[in-house]
Amino acid sequence: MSLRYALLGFLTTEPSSAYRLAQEFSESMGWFWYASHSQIQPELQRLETAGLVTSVQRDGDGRAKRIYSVTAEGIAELESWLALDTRYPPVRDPERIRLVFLDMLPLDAARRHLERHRAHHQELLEIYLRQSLEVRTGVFPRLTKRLAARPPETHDVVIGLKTMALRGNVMRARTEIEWAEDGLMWVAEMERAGA
Amino acid sequence: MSLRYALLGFLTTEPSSAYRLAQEFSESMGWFWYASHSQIQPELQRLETAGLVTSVQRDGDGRAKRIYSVTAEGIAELESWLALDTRYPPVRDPERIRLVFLDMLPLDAARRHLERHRAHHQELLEIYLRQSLEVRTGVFPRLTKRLAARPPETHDVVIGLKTMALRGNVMRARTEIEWAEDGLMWVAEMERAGA
DNA sequence: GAACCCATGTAAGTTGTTACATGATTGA
DNA sequence: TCAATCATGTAACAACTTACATGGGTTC
Repeated sequence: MSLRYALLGFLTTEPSSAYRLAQEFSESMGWFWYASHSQIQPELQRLETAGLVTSVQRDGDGRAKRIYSVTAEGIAELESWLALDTRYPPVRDPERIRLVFLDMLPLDAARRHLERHRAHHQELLEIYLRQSLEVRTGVFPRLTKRLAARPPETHDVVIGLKTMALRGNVMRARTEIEWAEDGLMWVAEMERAGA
Repeated sequence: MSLRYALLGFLTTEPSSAYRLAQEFSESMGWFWYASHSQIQPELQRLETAGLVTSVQRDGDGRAKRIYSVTAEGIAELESWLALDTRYPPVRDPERIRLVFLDMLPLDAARRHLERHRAHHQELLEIYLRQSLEVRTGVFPRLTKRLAARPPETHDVVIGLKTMALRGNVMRARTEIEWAEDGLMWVAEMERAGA
């Protein structure tokens, strides 16, 4: 149930439309918590029913646009969630569970999987590093907006927490890459030994 | 949809009951892919309907027990899944998404969360290290059973893959602990600067 | 006989995915 | 004019969680 709070949190930075939110959840936000358009849409409606957000229709420029804003109750709800202990979901790792049974296929299959794993996390790493650079140089759009929305004395904390969250992603991606490379070395050794 | 294949994979090691499988998925297996009893139960029934497993009722000793075994079709199905490219699910990180919005609460909340995060992964790390030791010393029960079920020339691969999967978990846990500790240092610095 | 483990199963609800449906605007 | 993007919404399904329901066996 983090989606509802991710939406509330987002809306404390700036009011936004469902479409725009879906875009953000496929981009920057999505690197911490992804959600699709068809999940965001009904959730916003539920939040409005619950009185945690309000919306206004803006159709002056032809395109109909519904802009959602967080209410005072919404902020209170978000803050009490923020204080709660995180409930860690159980581990579900689609790559490692495959690996455990990959002794049923020739070693080559394991190498292919590890190469893909490395490539996947390499891609993620590049995105995270680009974002980190944007945060450091102050051109990350979501961050500058949030700074504008939060009191100046909190700016160090706003930047620090964002940096920390991103560094976590960078560290995780690097660990996965390192792990895949260890694995590839092991595969190479096994093949040398087997030949 | 990894659950169905995790079940098939497990059953290639040895035939088992739903109850026993649920236990394993809460223990060793669960550190790669967790599933609850109430999810395993109907999935086994579906697998049987699909002809990928068969079951026999054993109620000689009073307690009724239904033992599931994988069929030849089940093995074929598992092998073709093993060869498929892994579809990585989108990122959903309940701790980091919280952190991003934690600038709305006093810094102390961030420290509490990071301490819990460290403790959580510390616990996982201890479990993983204990399992690694069991694998190295050859007393890990699932592994010895699997070795017995697989041809001798594959034993190095069986052990190697299991070790690799476990090392991935160890590395991940260590990374999360390191990250939390970095974060705690930052929090301490901020508080010193703020005071 | 109470508490706990073994053992099977069901049901209701939440969360998330994939696909469908519609229509206006912008730019090549 | 065709494709892409902006924009809102729905529906069917799959995956997962929490809670319920039942009963035998073991141990204190």
